Amino acid sequence: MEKWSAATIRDFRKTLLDWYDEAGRDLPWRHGRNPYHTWVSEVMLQQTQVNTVIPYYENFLATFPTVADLAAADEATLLKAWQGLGYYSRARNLQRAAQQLMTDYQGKWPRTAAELEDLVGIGPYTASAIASIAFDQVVPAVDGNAFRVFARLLMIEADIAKPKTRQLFTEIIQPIVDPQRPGAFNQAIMDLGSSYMTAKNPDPAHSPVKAFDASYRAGRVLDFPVKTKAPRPKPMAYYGLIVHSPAGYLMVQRGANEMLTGYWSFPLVLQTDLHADDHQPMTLAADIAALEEQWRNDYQLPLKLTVVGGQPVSQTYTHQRWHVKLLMADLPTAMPLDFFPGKWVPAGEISALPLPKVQEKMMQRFAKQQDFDGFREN
DNA sequence: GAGACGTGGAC
DNA sequence: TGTCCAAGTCT
Repeated sequence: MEKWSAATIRDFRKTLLDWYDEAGRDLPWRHGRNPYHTWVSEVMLQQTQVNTVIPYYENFLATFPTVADLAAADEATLLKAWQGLGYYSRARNLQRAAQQLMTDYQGKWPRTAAELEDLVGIGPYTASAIASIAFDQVVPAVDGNAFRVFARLLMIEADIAKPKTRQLFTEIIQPIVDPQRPGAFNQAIMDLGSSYMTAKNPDPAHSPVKAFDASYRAGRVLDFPVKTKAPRPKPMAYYGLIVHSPAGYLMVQRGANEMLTGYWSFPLVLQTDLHADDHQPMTLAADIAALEEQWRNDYQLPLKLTVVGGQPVSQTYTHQRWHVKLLMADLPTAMPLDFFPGKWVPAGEISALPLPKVQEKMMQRFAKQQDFDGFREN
């Protein structure tokens, strides 16, 4: 691994910041220095690309202009504003932190990374980003870009998938951060990481910091950063139940102990739960019979399930891969939902609910198979 | 410390 | 199509 002299560090700062001042991106959250704006953008940008974030950011600030507005927002409005962005606990934590700010901090922002980390959803990266960008604290914001950029520049061999590696990078980058413009320095590293020093298709030959790039000199750019591979998503087979009555479609809100918390979908039943007792592989007909019996017994809902044609709806998450087979039933009367944890939703009102992507796919698949009038009229 | 946690883009 | 990647945090 390379080590830089004090002179090299000064040279690097100037080269980087000159480039940033000339070629840095003009992004909505880079206008002004409002810590709320910086915070919202940084949380949205966690594991999410800039182009995806921009429209969400604009809409979010229009909907919740201040920390106080966010703290007071109702959950459905919040989840709707986040719909499609993914990692939905970010939205929930954002609001909890806003409430923390209003109640525990009297609406006044803490100005250091260490204090910012006490807010829910703000980890070491986001705390440093806010502290440097909004409050000029001289700390490195160590995100995926910083890992990749400095791993290449200095040929750091540590595995960035290991949590412990963050400390090493923080210590290495800390003395390099420009003490006059720490926020610009950190954002310049991010711009570098998303242009000349991308993960898959870097262009190190034309990078403004080519002269500082040890991995380029060694012809080993793509050997850095070192990162162990993530496990494959686990396949999960579900039945998606489209239950219609004169009152609309049966919808359920996902609970706090499952993913997609707070979002609404058609009822989903894990196939393996249908025959938890006997581990026999079941036929589709047997699964349908088991589902009908279960719903009659547990919920007093006498379903007659039929298969919705087409391939199963598939949805890949970071750690799970869902295959959802759709079944439908039409109840002649709106059965009371005394035993079922859900509600009837008229077709025209479904889209007003916060919905995860898999629900939108289920509705599309269903609509393709059905006369969609049923959706519109009810 | 390993696994949970969403979605869309790039190849 | 499959696989990896994108401004991480929480448990």
